[in-house]
Order: sequence, then structure tokens, then C-alpha cells
Amino acid sequence: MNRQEDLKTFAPAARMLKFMAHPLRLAIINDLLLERQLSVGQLQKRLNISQSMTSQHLSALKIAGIVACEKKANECHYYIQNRNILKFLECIRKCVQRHGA
Amino acid sequence: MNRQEDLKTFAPAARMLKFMAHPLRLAIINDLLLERQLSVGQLQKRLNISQSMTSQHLSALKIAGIVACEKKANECHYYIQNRNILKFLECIRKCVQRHGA
DNA sequence: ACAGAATATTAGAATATGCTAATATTCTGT
DNA sequence: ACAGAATATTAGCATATTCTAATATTCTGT
Repeated sequence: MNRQEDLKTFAPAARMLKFMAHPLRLAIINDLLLERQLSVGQLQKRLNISQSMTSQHLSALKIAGIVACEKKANECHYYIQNRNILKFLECIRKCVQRHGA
Repeated sequence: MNRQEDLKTFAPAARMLKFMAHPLRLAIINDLLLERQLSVGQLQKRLNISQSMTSQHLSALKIAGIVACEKKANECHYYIQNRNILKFLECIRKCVQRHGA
């Protein structure tokens, strides 16, 4: 494969990484992996951030296809849509553990 | 672990992801995983980008601790320093394959 | 010591991101 | 229909990223 191919190949991966590359969004992903499902309000309390931030970061993760949500009455319950993310998180942890960089 | 912990925990991971979250830098990492070692000039030709861009992206990856380099005469040979990156790349590929997002 | 190759660094413009504060929407219970 | 809860969206500022173009550094061969 030539280089132009390469860039096209890596563009979607880079895009997904970009969406994940934020401490709060990683924390959200982590929480959703642990709890399976959480409302915006629950996440907001857990992360101790503003309602707006919570919603905006969730919205970004939704656009990335990483999470999805389901309306239940007045609340919106978010969950991990792309389960491959689990292995992904494990990988990140390993990479970072031995590498303070 | 409480939430403040969480953010501190994920900060280094997010930092590393940020460094990787770029198509060119993923391509560089990929090339270096395949070839073991490449000079700036070789990478530049492969990726078909400017000398400055090549150097700047490599420098970013070096700061992140992902690559390292060794001077040989007039050239600078870069290689992957953090071998965990390999599994990481595989993970990314899997995540992205089934997810156009 | 000099010319030229290989790489690094810098400045600065264009764009993207992250955040706060404010406002809008959507739903529930009465 | 209304008040209030839960969530979403918007505007706008501050900061960070990415890129090009220009310049600096470092090394080699003569």
C-alpha cells in the first residue's frame, strides 16, 4: 500500500483516538464499562463536573460511535456501544503503566 | 477510587492518546513498527510530506516517549521505544474496523 | 575552512478544542 | 396548562494544534 493509502487508512483511527484523548472522556468510558449504564446526572455527580460539560462530552462520544443512549422518562441513559473499547482501554493502561512520558 | 483520583489516573493515558491521535503520526508509528528503524528522510519520502512536518511529528512522538532516535553520521534514525504500542495499534484497528464512526 | 546534505527549530496564520454561562428543549406530575 | 427536573444546545472566550515558510544547527567530504 502506498502512502496516500496510509493516510486514508489511519484517518478513521486517528479520528476515534481524538475523541477518546481526554481525561474526562476516558473517565466516562471507564464508568460506563463498569456500570453498564448511567444517566447524565449520575455521571455528572460521579465526575463532579458541570451539567453542560457532561452533556457535551457525552455528545462527542456519541458522535464518535463509542457510546449510545436511550431515553427513559425524563432521563437519558448512556452505555458503551462499541465493546471493543474495553480491550482498547486495557491496552492504554499497559502502555501508560511502564511509561510516565 | 473517587473521581478526583479518576481524572489523575486518566490524565497520562489521555496525554499519550493525544500524541497518537493524528493520521500522520499513526502512519509513522506503523512504518517504524514494520521497518524497525528509519531516518527522517526515509520517513519523509514514504509519507510524502515536508521535511519540517516529518521532523515536528517525530519530535512530538519523542516527547511522548513513543519513539526514540539515534544519530548516525548525518542522519537521525528513529525507532519505536515503547513496544506496547504494537498491541495498541492492533486494538485500534479492531475498534475502527467495525465502526465507521 | 567551506559547500552542501540532513535535521531541528521558530514564527505566525488558520483552525480546532475545552470550557463557562446562558438559554432552549423535553418530559413528568399535579 | 404549569412548575420544575433532566438534558441539550449555543455563543463566545481562552488555549492548543497543525501547518507552511523561513531560518538555524550539525555533520560530512573535500
